[in-house]
Amino acid sequence: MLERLHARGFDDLDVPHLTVFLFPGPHGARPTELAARLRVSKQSLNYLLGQLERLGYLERRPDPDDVRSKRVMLTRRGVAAGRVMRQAVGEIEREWRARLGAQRFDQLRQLLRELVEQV
Amino acid sequence: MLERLHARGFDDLDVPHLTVFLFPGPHGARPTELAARLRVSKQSLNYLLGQLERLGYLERRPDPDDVRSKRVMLTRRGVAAGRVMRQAVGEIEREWRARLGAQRFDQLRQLLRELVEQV
DNA sequence: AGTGGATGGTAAAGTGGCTTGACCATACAT
DNA sequence: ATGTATGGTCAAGCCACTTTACCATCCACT
Repeated sequence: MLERLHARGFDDLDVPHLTVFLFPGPHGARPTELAARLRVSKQSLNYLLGQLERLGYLERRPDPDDVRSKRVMLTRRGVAAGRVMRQAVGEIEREWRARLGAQRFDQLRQLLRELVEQV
Repeated sequence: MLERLHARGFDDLDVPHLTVFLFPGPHGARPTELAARLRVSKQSLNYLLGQLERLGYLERRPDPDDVRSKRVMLTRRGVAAGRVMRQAVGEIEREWRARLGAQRFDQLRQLLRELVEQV
């Protein structure tokens, strides 16, 4: 994933940043809410948001509904990075599908899904 | 894995220590050789070995064949920890087998094995 | 036999993501 | 109006790890 991002111009991203983009992504979320969803501390997330803001992937804008709060807004670059990540997932899935065969790949997905369910 | 180790008295182990025990374990190996196998730097491995030695899981003894070199020797406690790790793997596999059914569990294993082959 | 590069190991400083602790401002329930 | 909850941030410290720099020994080659 990171290799593909770097190859396509997003070479200032690093592994920890990827968590922020985990489905469905940070756009529109409030930092505290996002931290809870990603199971990291508010401070840790804030640190990553600071980096991503400095790198131009997102902005922290005031929340119109709550003066204390912020809203994460992806920039054009941030949206582009998210798109590349989803493309990369698609590519890797196609590779694996080619290696295992379509039917067996679907089996793999299904088996993993069952294992992940209600851990 | 870590939960089970902690529950069985090895509660001074932490995630990074587990790499050192990766199959087939550190017993008899030289630090540099082990570092290469685990794909970590010599210094990083040495740091972990230092901790594990201090905690009583292993000792670094002089290598009879090379004065420069050392040999990692698991203590009784180290061997016991390794045994618990293998037991834990067995238990988790049995759980998953029960959840998926024996045949489908074997399929999962086989599919994952194919994906891991020659990455 | 001597020499120079390779190898095994370690110390020390620095890096970076993260946690803990403390704090301020605003919201909201009573 | 007041006390507690919530959203956010700063600062210090932690810890696994990297980088840099060494020293000692081994070994191939002349």
